Amino acid sequence: MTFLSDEALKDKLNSRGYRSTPQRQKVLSIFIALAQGEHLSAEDLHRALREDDVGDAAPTENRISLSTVYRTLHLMVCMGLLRELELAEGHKHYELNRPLRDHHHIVCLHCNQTLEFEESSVAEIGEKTAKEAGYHVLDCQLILYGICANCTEDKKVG
Amino acid sequence: MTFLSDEALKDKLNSRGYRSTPQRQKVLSIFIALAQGEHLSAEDLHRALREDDVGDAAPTENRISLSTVYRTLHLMVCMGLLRELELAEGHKHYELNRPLRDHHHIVCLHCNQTLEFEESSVAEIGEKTAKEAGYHVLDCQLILYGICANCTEDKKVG
DNA sequence: CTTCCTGCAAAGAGTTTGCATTTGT
DNA sequence: ACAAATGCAAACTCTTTGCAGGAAG
Repeated sequence: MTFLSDEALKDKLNSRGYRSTPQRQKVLSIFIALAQGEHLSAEDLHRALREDDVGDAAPTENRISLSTVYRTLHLMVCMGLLRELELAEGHKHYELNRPLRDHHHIVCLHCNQTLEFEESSVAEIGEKTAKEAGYHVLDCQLILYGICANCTEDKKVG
Repeated sequence: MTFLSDEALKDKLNSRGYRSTPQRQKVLSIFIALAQGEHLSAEDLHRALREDDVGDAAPTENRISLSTVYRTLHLMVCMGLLRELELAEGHKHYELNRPLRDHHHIVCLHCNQTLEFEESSVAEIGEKTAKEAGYHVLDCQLILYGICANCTEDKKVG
């Protein structure tokens, strides 16, 4: 748990008038346990929370409703803890908003395949611009849309 | 109509086995008439099509259903004619995909205010990466999420 | 004259909201 | 105690889809 402890989360929440709850801790811990590059939809997260629950001591406790999942995701995006990704599957995905925002996405408009890549100079350029405009930057996303090599053979696209 | 004539659209469609229809021409013409930087949701476009219709000679003709609007938008994104923007309002926006993809967005996560900025080096970096991965790039979007100057005063965010 | 496109209406997915209850501070 | 968060269920918005009639190549 190198990213944010329960106490640090609590402080961050309390300083804004929000409260620390087991649900919020659980949600964050799921994201922290995720491999770099993985991202979850609201449904994915909901499922992960239930599965995580099975092995625990208190099985029927700590159940989180889908509403709370959505509310928590929104809160954590606004606090800068998570980043919201709109790729191509018709619903949003979320992942930890790691300090260095240098990982971006390429999406195939035809088969929805997603590729990640690292690129730090983009974030620098973007943040500079945003700060000049008076924004406090929480996330910086470069998304490329195109047709992947496999799909390029299909003449109807591109 | 400096961007794409009806004939050019027809060729582009036919070469892929699609057909040129009055609806598709109309949709594209709406986007061409749009000021640089403006973007429309599916509903916006549907409304614009109806309003545009009022002044015309054949009022009851050329009505386009919302289904067709959605189908046309999707088609034109996949063909690289339009770009799909996912900003913050909970629904997608569309604009002409102009040859130089050097205009990007900053969104306030609190009030949804959107700011545009020009930046060409980002597109260069991104396209280089994508091409190396074998992608045929159709769009390149840099989106920054943050809290705008006005909202920063609200202690609950940021 | 065949294939593709459209409009309609209905369905679908993902997300949000109101309200009573529970919980953190 | 008081305000904030949760769970449930219902509502809501945006978007997609099946099908019959109509239009383009």
